[in-house]
Amino acid sequence: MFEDLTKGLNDPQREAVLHTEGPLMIIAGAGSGKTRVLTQRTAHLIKKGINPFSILLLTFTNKAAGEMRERIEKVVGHDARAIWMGTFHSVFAKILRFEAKSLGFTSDFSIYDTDDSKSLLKSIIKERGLDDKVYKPNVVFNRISGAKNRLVSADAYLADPIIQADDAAARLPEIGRLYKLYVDRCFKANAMDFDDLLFNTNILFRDFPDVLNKYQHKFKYVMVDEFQDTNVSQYLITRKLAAIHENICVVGDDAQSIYAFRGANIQNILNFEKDYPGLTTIRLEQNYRSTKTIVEAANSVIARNKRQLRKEVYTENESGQLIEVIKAASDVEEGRLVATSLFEEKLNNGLINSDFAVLYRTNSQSRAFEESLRKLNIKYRIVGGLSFYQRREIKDLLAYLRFTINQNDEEAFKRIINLPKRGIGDQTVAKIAVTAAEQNVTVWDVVANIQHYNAGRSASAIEGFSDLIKSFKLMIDKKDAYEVASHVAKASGILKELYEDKTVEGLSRYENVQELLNSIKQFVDNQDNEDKSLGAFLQTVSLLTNADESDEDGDNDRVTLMTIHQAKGLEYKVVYIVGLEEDLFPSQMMLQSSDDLEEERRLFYVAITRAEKRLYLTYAETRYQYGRLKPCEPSRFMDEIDGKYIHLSRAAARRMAEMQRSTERPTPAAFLRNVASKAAQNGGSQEKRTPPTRSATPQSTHVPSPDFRASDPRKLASGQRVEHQKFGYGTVKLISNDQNGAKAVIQFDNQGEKTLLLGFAKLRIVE
DNA sequence: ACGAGTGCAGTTTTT
DNA sequence: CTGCACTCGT
Repeated sequence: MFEDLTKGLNDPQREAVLHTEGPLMIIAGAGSGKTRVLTQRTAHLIKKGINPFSILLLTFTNKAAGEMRERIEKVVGHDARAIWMGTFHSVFAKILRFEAKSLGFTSDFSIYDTDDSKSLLKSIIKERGLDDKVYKPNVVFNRISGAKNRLVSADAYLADPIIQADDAAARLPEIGRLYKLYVDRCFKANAMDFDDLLFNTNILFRDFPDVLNKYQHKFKYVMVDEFQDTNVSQYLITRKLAAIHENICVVGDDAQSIYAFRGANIQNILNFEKDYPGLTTIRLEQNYRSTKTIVEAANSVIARNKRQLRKEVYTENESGQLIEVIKAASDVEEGRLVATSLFEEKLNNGLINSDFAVLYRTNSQSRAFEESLRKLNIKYRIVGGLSFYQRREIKDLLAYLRFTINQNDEEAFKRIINLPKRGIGDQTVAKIAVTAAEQNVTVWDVVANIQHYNAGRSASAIEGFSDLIKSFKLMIDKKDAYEVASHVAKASGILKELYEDKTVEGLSRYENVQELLNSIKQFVDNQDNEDKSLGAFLQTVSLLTNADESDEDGDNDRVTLMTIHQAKGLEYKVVYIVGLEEDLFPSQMMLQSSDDLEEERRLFYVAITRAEKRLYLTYAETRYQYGRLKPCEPSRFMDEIDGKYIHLSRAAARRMAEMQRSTERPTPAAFLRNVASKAAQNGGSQEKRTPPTRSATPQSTHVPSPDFRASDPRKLASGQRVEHQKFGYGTVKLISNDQNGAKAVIQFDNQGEKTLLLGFAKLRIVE
């Protein structure tokens, strides 16, 4: 009967599809056909006669949900639309809208993004008279977020002696108080942040058993994709929901857990067996995606991790080619070598742009690749970076819309009260806030009734603003989201201001706003959306992610540039993992803050297993950081990967050979370090010659740092001599000071021409 | 109230 | 190099 659904599946895959009753854990190795199993399993449930309304499928991105829905729809047709599907955040935001009243929110509550949260925290920190350089909003936010993800409330936070001792030791004893104030302010603003969506769902289910009961009966089948990346808060929600039927199916791979930094708990997957004694565990260990070389190389990397479930990923695919290592002199050269290699791959193997991905650890690494790809006329797209919805002009318009819906939204208010400039300055805003606090009313109450207060010069401007918002409010029940939004864009003056800005930037801002309006139009025209109100649009828009952004229509044949985190779940024929340098990947931050090399290694594992046919690993010997060139060492990951799967690219091998021919010659990195230490000595002696003006403060004692940035030639004594040194494949010259500072020239043997900036100095690469 | 000019700190990954 | 916060003059 279900043969059509399980055709072509291997045994464990078939078992996973057909096992529908009772708790099930699917440990799915990379490339083991996990998504296929999940879609077939869901289709199977529906074909069995299960009401799609009673199936809940939680995915990692909304895009993944959309794609999965499409695939299910192909099997079961229209029924697929009724499945509850989406990210934890979007699904439970929806439920919280329904149940908002129970928690004292209204269904119009705003969702604060990370910027809103940090900005609110900053206000609170300042209001309390604390120094925001000590209480950095970033740090405070992370502490609060971490607590929420562990379901520690503000009161529990303050009452916990261990946490308090921690904060005291970090000399940040006020964090608990700030947490409490922050929660209060969010509540007053009728707003929830990302973590609240999960935290409050837990509260809702804890304090309102009848509500919980309703959803427990509704969702007879619960599935969680990417289970290894759920946090405690998310896990508890699913466990509660599945408590009656216990038809809970989680799919994950502990080796691919890469979101510990945001509270994901690998322990969830390890504890699942304890929580469900009757658990069936199915392992999908056959990889269908990658060549044997790639699978085994990935295994050799992950094998170094101690904390992991036993699992053996194998493949019956062919061995394929060895992994190539490309070594570049600088990040710019890295970009060029990757682009060239990509070009050759295309040519030799008949591949198209969309077969390729360039994966990096940090978003800022994308630039070199953009430039080099552009030079070779290879189309690319960048995933992430500054997301569309994070752009200033977009956030501005959205703030107007948010405030129109929810006048308690303090962060939206701060954004728009004087935008465009209407003569309401900081002083006035502060006065309004104080008045509101004194009268124990909201800011909007003051603004809307400004005639009753003594507002001085700004009175008419404030009244103008309040009339504007009032006129918007009148529209929201009568008009659809698009009509309201386009009216707001015009009447607020946002569109006009951008239109009058004739700079390139202003033009693109104007286009972005138009694009936002277009997307609202699409939302309204979409037959699937029953509720076409502005409020309905806002709730979907706040939870969109980078990965959800619509692929630009038209030319989809593009090379993909993205961080490894965003590559999760994707696959490409050819993958370049770039920037494999110590402190960059593995990230210095990660190792300092949590000492978690294992998570970085899992990240490397994820990156490797994205590749189907061919994998390149690249690193540079020097790299720009804060506009300065700094020497880099190859990453420890280069040593950790089993050497028998690797060989050097021809270009790299040639260069290595040249370098060996001149063994005494240092690498460019070593030379720059040498220059650095000399400069540091110079700077140091100069520092000492300067007579201490006041007293010998500790700051004035310059400690020469081995770091290259110490070689800032503005600190060099004038008359610095020209130095040059031969290295493997070129010459570096450091030329004496002129008015512009020192100049370094690297002359490569036998290559083209480029100019680099060495922070203080021009580093001219003559190729 | 607001623009221009200066100085300083910061950069991991994301729902 | 960038973004921001702060100062100063209008």
